[in-house]
Amino acid sequence: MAMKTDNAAQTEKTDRRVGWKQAPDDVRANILDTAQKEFAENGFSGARVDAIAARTKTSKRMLYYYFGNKEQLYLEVLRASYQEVRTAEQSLNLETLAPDDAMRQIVRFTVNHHVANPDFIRLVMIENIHHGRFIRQLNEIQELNAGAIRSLEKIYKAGCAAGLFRKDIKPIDIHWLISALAFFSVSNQATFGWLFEKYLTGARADLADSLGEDIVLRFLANHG
Amino acid sequence: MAMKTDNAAQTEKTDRRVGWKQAPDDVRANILDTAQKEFAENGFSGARVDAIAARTKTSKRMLYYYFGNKEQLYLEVLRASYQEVRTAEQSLNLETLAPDDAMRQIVRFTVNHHVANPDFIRLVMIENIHHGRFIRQLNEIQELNAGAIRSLEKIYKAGCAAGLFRKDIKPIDIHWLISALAFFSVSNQATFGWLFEKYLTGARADLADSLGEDIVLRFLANHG
DNA sequence: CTCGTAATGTACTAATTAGTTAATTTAGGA
DNA sequence: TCCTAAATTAACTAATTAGTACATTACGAG
Repeated sequence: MAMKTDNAAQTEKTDRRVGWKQAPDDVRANILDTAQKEFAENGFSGARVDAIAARTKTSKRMLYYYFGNKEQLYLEVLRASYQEVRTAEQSLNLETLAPDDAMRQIVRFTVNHHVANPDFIRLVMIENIHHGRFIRQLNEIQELNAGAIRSLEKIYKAGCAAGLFRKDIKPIDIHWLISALAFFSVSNQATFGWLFEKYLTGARADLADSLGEDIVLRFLANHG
Repeated sequence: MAMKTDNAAQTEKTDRRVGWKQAPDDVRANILDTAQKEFAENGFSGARVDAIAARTKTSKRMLYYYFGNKEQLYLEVLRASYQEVRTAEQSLNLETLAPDDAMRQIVRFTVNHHVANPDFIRLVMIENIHHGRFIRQLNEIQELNAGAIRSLEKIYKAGCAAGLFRKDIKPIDIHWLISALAFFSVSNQATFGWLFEKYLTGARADLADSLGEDIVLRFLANHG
């Protein structure tokens, strides 16, 4: 769970300080980790700086020492969370698969990943509540996501060439669809699950899982 | 915009009080309306009672007089918002249409409706952030939504009988899919729109609009 | 060994915020 | 017309909360 920190201003100093009892790197990571949980659980205004401090190994003073203020701490949490997620995405190896199998794999991976990382989903929800005011300050993130589109495009084009997929779709729309299905299945679990509880037998995630692949592949299929 | 109030304890008293300068019904409605905007914009903890009061025609004291406290006011806002939305849904007349056209109509209506009511979407997002803690206290809402499933089921069964739709789908899954597409297109506009801004030409809503119908009908189609 | 600086703990403050107190006005029925 | 209860106002309070001042400790360079 502890996430590696690589804040530019900090590293070259801390690297030299081997064997300290005072461990700024660990303290920083510990604060970030705790803050992520608090922000994901309660939102930006709902999160309490004191609550974060209380759950860290250190004090509130350190939180301000390392991150300046609540907003900057939140920004660092957001940055770290996105980085973690997109790194995981790149570990997927789809080169050897047939285009339709690869597409299935992407859907399955995305749903599973979202289900396994509800805190990340919650942070994205919170961002949207804030009209993306914070994420807009993190330009690096925009580039991380371009990679996802490129690899999707490769698979889509291969599928078109193989006659498996229809040719009138934009890769971004495929990505949009997969995101919508995977995201919604986690983000709206509380309300949807409760509103329609008598219609839902198993767990909410399963529904979007096998269903998700079906929806995406029928959307892309070259028949009809 | 002003929404009709029908709080049991209040009505029989206020109905008799015709011609007052003091208009408790209007004041109540005015508070609810203002509160909805503030809660939808800032969430439960982000919303400020003082901010609501300031934008009302009346004072903060009245807000407590009519609603007790912040949480109960929020609950009333949530109840009123859901009621408003589901009422609109029932105005749709689909009996005369062919099943596939009716289904298309539902998708189109749902997307348009969500796009036109971002404050409602935001309230649902906020509920989910709170794990549905508040909505769970409003049992009436659960029943409102059962109607949506029933009318969808009718259309689906007609489509199956006419050989248009495959027969292995549960109506709740169709509803889930339509909700996911319509909801996501509004709820994640800020982050998705910004992350992929270079891939997106037109407005975000249009994408899910024609696309939405396509996705749902291909999912249901009886070919392949 | 001692001096300077980064790291840390304790105790505080100023501002905000949900909620209240107590007095005042409005209107309709007796 | 006067009495009662609902409706309203303005000023207040207690608690919470982000952020800080200041003293102290750990370390490593010289």
